[in-house]
Amino acid sequence: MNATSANVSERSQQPPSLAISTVIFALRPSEATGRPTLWLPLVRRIRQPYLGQWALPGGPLAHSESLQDAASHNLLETTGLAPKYLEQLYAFGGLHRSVGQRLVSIVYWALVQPDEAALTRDSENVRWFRADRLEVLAFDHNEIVEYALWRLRNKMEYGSIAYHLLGERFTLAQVREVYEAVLDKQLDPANFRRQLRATPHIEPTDDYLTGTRHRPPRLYRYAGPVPDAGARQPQPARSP
Amino acid sequence: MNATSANVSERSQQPPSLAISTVIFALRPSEATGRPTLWLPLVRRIRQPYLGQWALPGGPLAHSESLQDAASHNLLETTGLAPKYLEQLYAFGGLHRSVGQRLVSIVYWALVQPDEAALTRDSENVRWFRADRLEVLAFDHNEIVEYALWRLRNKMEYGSIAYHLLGERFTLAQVREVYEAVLDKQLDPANFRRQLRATPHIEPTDDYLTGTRHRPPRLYRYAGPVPDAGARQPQPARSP
DNA sequence: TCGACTTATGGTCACTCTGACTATAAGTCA
DNA sequence: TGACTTATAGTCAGAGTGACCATAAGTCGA
Repeated sequence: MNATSANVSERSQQPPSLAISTVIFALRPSEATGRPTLWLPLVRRIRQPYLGQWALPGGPLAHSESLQDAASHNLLETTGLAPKYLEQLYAFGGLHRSVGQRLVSIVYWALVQPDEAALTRDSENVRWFRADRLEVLAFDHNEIVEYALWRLRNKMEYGSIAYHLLGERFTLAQVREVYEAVLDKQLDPANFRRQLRATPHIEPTDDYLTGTRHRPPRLYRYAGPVPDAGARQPQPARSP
Repeated sequence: MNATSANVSERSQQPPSLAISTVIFALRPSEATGRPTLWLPLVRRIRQPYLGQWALPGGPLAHSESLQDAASHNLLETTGLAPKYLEQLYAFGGLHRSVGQRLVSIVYWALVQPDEAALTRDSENVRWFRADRLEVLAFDHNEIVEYALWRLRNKMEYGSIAYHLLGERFTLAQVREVYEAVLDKQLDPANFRRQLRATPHIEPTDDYLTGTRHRPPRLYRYAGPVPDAGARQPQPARSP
C-alpha cells in the first residue's frame, strides 16, 4: 500500500467536513444602463483546493455557534457585512463537490440594503460580481448561486422580500425596478402600483423624492416583519 | 481540571456530528372515522441519548453516499420503506438539540403510497403514529415533524404532490380526501373537481371504481413528473 | 414664459378564477 | 319502486389581473 492509497483510505474513515456558506445579494447600478442589477460578493480562495479561484464566503462550523449564527458571523469576518435578511437555502452534499475531501455545505442566502453593501471592504480578495455574469467559481458554487437566484425570484413573486434590498424609504418605482431586475421582465407601472397598495405593510409617508426631472414620487416605508433569526423560513413553490 | 471539564473540553474540539433523518408521511384510515389521516413511522432509540424514546428514522452520513442516497438508504434499513417522493426539508443545527454532543441533522421528508406503507415491517422498535397525535419524541423531533407538516400543507396548496400519497389510480374524491386530511378543512366537491380537471397531468381513465353504494366514480391517473432524485426542490412560500 | 417631455397616479374594461350554490345522473339499499 | 348517496355539470356574483387611457406635476430647453 503506497502513500496515496493510504491517504485515500484514511480519508474515507474520517467524517465528511461540514462548512457554512452564504450567497449574498445586493442591488448595484449596472455600469452600462445604470439600472439596478443583482450583485454578490465573492472571496478569493487562499488555500487548496481551488486556490486563487473565487468562491462564496464561508468557513467551517464553529462548535459554539448555531448554523445561522455561523453564517452571520463568518459573513462579518470575510466581507464585513451584517445582512438583516438571512435564511437557510439548502444543504449541498454531493460526493464530488470538492477534490480531495468529502464536503457538506449548509448554504444560507442573504439580502443587504445598498447602503450596507457600500460598506463592504473591497480588497484584493473580496470583490462584488454581477450575479448574471459570473466566471467559473470554486466547488459547485456556480450551481449554488443559480439555485439561490431561483429561490430569490420565486420568493419575490410571493412574499414581501424586495424591501430588504432597498433602504428605509423608497418610491414605488424603485420597488418596481427591483422586481424588474430580479424577474428580468418589464412590469406595468400602474398595475404594479395597484398591487403594492393592496399589500399590507407598505405605508405611504408624507414625503416625496425630489431632484428628479419629473413629477416627484411619494416615498413609502416597509413596516412588515423582519424574519426571525431562528425561524425556519417558508420557501417558494412551483417547479424549478 | 477534573474529568468532566476535560471531557467537555475534548468534545468542543471535535467537529459536530452530522446525521441524516427523514420524516415519512403516509395515509392510513383513522381508527375512529375511517377517513384517511396522516401517519408517520418512528423508530425506538436503542442507545443513548434518549434511549427508549421514539425518534425519526435516521443515522450518520456514510462517506460514500450523497445526502439523498443516505436518506434513502437509511430509510430502507430502518423501516423497509423506499419512498418515490423524497426531498430535503431543512438542516437543523441548534446548539442544544442533543445532550452530550453537538449534532447537526440534515432532514429529508418523504411521501409513500398506501400499499407501500403497508409493507413496513412493524416491530417492537418501529411503529406508525398519527402525525397529529405524537408523544414527546427524542431530540427536537417534535419540532421537525411540525415543520415537515407545515411544508407538506404549504406544498399541497400549490404543487401536484397529493398523488404521491395515493396509488396508481384514484378517484377525484380520494384526492379531495387527501387535501381535506392534510389541510384539515372541508372542500366543495364540485369546485374541487373543476380545479383538478383544469390542472395538467391528471388524466381520466376509462374505468370506474365499483363496489361503492352509489354512482361509480371515474378513475384517474397521475401522469406528471416524479421529482428527480438529485434535484433541489422548489419549496412553498407564504409566511409560517 | 411656454411647450415638450418624463414619470406619477388614477381609472376603465374585458377576462379569468373562485366560492357558493343548484340541478341532474347513476348507482345501492330496504 | 322510492329513498339515499355520491358523481358530475352548470350558473352566478365578486375578486383579481393585464392592457390600456387620461390627467397631474414636475423639469428642461427654446
